[in-house]
Amino acid sequence: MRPERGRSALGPALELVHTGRAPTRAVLTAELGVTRATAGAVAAELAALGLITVDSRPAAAPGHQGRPSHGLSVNPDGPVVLAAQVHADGFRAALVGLGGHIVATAPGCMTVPADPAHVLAAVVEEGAELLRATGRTCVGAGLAVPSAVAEPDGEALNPLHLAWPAGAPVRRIFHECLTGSGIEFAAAPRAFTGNDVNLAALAEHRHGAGRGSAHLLCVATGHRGVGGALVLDGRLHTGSAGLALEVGHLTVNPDEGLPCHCGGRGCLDVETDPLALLTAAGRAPGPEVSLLQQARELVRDEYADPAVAAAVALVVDRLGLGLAGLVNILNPDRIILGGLHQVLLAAAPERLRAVVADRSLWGRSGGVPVLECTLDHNSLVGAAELAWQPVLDDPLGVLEG
Amino acid sequence: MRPERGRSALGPALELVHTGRAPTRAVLTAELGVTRATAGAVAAELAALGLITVDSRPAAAPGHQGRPSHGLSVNPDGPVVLAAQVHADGFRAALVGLGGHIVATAPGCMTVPADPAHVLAAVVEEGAELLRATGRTCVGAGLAVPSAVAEPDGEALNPLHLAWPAGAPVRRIFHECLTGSGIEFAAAPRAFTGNDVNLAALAEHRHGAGRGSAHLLCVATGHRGVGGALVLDGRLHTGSAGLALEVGHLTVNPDEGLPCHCGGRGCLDVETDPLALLTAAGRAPGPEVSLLQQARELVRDEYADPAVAAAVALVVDRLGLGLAGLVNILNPDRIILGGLHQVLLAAAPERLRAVVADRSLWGRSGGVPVLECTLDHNSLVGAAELAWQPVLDDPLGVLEG
DNA sequence: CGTATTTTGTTTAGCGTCGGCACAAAGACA
DNA sequence: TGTCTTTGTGCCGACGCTAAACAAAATACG
Repeated sequence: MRPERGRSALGPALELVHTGRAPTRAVLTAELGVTRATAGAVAAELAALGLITVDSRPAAAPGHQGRPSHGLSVNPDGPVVLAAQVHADGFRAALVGLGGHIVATAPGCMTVPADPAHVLAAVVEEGAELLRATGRTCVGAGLAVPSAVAEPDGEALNPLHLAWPAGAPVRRIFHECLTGSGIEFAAAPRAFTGNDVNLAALAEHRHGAGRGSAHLLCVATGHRGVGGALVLDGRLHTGSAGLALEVGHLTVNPDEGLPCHCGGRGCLDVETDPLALLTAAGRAPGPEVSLLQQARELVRDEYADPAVAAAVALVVDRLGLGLAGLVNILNPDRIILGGLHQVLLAAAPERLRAVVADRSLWGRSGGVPVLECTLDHNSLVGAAELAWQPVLDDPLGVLEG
Repeated sequence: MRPERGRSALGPALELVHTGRAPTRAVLTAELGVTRATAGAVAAELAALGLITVDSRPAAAPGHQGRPSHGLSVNPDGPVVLAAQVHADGFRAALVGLGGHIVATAPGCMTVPADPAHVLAAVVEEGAELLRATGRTCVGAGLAVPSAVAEPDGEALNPLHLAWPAGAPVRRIFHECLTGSGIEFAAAPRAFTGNDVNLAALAEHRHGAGRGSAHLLCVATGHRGVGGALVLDGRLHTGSAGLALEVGHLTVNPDEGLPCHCGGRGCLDVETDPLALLTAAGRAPGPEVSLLQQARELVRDEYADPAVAAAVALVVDRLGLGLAGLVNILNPDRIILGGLHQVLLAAAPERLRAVVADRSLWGRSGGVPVLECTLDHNSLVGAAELAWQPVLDDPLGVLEG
């Protein structure tokens, strides 16, 4: 007779194990603020659901007297979610377990047709193949797209780099593909969609450089354009209509800025993206590889060239000004940079941090740490987080109710 | 034998009555999502604590069959909090009951010495006098200051208009004045401090134009400088160090902007404050009354003058550009304007709303409503909200535990 | 005018979740 | 080997709620 205790503490406990903050039952007890009896029952319940594993043999910690605690970990053979990412160059599908662990990856595809229904059907087909091959059970699906996403149908509001129609109800289409795919879900099929930078921020918050942050700001450049994301107290802040953190049009070069399609001049978007760096360095962009790739290689291979270093310094100054503006508005406790911005930070960390500190108003918040992303495929893992969320909120409700 | 039920639903229930969202026990039942039995017990408990009153005679609603429900309201003779506001021209103290009702107001003072300890001692003295005169019991105290406020001692980080030392631990001083004042508190004396615009936003969210908003942005100009505030899901967002929404240094006039002390040019601060309007209208500011007062009277009395109308249009355009920038970052579902910005909105509502819509990225969020503040003394009421919060979170814990 | 219907409030019984406590287990330290 | 410290488990009760039945107060309808 399984203990029926701990229903309401079940979700928080699973989240603690999922994010690696509860390596043993003892710290689980402390983190939950409950008695050992409750924590033990909760862990047993989660283990019975197949979500976590409790070590049979306790691991003795050195320099620690008293009875050693049994280790807790995410069940490596447990259920998975289907995670996918669509970007300008193609798409990628994977199965992701708890803990943000990528279990299996599909080869993906390098061309994205204009019709979202065809792309998502292909994504789901690859996911179904992965599920067949691995025999895992699936509890949900998440999709990252390079666009702001609105309620209630997951409309992609500005899929500028995909040649998709603006406003395409991506989540609804994704959901329809899933129901028609023959994939068996543990519960009803749940489809989620989010902006890629938002999801990258969520993944970094749970498993990467953003761990423990209460006010996490993430800014990233992909191939063109700048995206931002804010994770407040562990929850993604997408604004009232999914349009928050559209930070690309902060003015960062008022004097001699390039014109921007938004009508302004000197926007963060056109001043700090890969094309801006290449132009500043006097390089003409080639057609072979992506602009991001060209810019990344320029910094990696030719930073010794004074013209390249000057271009990096220029773009870093613009980026710093934009980040300082965001610091004044959002007052984050940590900033994480991805894409080209991550490359720029790696190339000139002191300069970027100094600009952010100098141009944000109060020195105290100017001391905000600016870090690089540390997670591979963070948008993909973030899409998985979205799909895991109902399980984290109410494990019993999803897997049994 | 009082029913001991409803302890955990007590706080949410009190908040519903406090904000006017639960006029009867029937809607309280629906809003809480509990059974009638629980709602009835909770209401009885709150009434026994002296916080709310239950009408003895039910009020029959027209065109509504079935047994009429008993009305719920905040107890007008219940406990109060001491609320105070300090600004450039003096301070004000008041007693505020639940529901944001101002019970009594002190005459206040029109000069603010440089020493915060003396000001707060005077504030507390006036509060003690009010409590003596009214015989009310006091459950806490809140203070609004024109500065960002940090943890853990309520440090005023930038009290630019008070000639106070930056970083003065205002909440700690306030707390010491309260403990030394002889005021008897229902629980241990609790002192809270917040930024005036933040608190105005909180008050408007609970009792004014911001009711029901989940992503409320508030922007206001006082005598000099611009302040912003964000209320997310009913909670004030002050950032990781109390420095969020320092929106005064968004660039809104890149081409020919005035220099700003922040080092930039054309900041919202110097382009949309009272002095900016007076200057744009070609008026030299006089020394008699405050700049805000002069600007307000200019718009009220001389809007027929084409030069004044042109100045209003100019400043409205700058303000609209700044608000559009904030919309792109925060994606609020409502914007509330106070101070001079409220006057500008009243003078040229179509123009301001059009600029916000045009310059924010996606038309859908460009349709965000822009409204005026509707509450008198909203900073004062917001300071009271801060002091009420522990009671709203756990009524029993504060008043009995 | 009396009865049915609708909606609200109260009483009682019971259930689920968690805390408190006692006890057992497993290693560290002397 | 014995004591101390920390961890895990079983049992009981408290607490906070739901469910269900009953009572009350109005409208709707014949």
